[in-house]
Amino acid sequence: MSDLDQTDRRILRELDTDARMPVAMIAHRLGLARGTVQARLDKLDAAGALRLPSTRITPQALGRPVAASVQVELDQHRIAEAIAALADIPEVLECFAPAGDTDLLLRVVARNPDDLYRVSEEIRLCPGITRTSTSLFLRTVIPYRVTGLLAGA
Amino acid sequence: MSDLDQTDRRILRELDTDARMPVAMIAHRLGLARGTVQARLDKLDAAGALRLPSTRITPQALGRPVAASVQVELDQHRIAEAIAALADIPEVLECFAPAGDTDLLLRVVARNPDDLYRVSEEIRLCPGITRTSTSLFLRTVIPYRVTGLLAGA
DNA sequence: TGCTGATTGAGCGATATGATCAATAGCGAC
DNA sequence: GTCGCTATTGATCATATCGCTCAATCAGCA
Repeated sequence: MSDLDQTDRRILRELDTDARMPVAMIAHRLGLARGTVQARLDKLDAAGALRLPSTRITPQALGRPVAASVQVELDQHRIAEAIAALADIPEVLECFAPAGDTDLLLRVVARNPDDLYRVSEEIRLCPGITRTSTSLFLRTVIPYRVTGLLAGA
Repeated sequence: MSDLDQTDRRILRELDTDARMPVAMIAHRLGLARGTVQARLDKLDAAGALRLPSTRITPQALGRPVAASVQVELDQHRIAEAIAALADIPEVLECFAPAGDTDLLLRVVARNPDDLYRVSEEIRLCPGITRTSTSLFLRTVIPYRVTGLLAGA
């Protein structure tokens, strides 16, 4: 997956203007040939530069307005087991392995605070997980965005 | 933004199969009328249930393979100022206000470890920010997904 | 029962798509 | 400078898709 060049970025910026903008319209607005835009877009998802369409759906729309992060400590001998169990929990939207004391850092969502408690219990009970610490997000200060990177170099 | 019902979810699941699947094809596969699917999709982005198309672009594709989280402590009198400054940093992909000692939790990306240092410096120098703690993500264990929520209730 | 809103199935014209083609431009290798 | 490779251009084509309309049906609810 090589980096997107300026042309790719300009195309994608146009699509941010209107997700359903026709290829011919994009081409016209950017002063490119239609075929070029078409080829670029084909390459983009062939290259795996794009996540699944469903990643555009906000958790709110799926009835999960409550967000939190969960720090997890693992039994180091059962890491794979733990990860597999976490992957089976729908509310776990993503999971990273940070440097430092925490073994895993999860992003989770829930229907409400009570539901968040249920989810965090489910996480705590995963095999190989020795300790968790949940931190409720009171507010989303900056919603997920890539526009800044798309605009710059 | 009311919750998506089962029909909406089934439509979106089909789109995960193939992002460019025509509306008529979705309708046929789900046993729905074309107009219904079209109306549902129209409602979806009218309701703001979908983020910008650019959110599908992986930071990797934008040349930012390095990810990290940054915990931020603020001068409580200059919160708005700090947030505005953070919003101006393209590498800050999102920002939450968690309950607890940390005032803000940022998701950032960078070109490489060196670049991450630059970004974290930029954050540290934002007005109103008194302290930061950056934690490098060694690995993405579960990439961002909503499929689980989409499949369930 | 009667109302309201969503869904259906069908049809319509306008538009977009995917594919092709020859010609050209850009770029690195030699 | 020249060769060869690749991307781009501008054009054309047939086909598929879109957005819209309509009357009829259906589901939920007062």
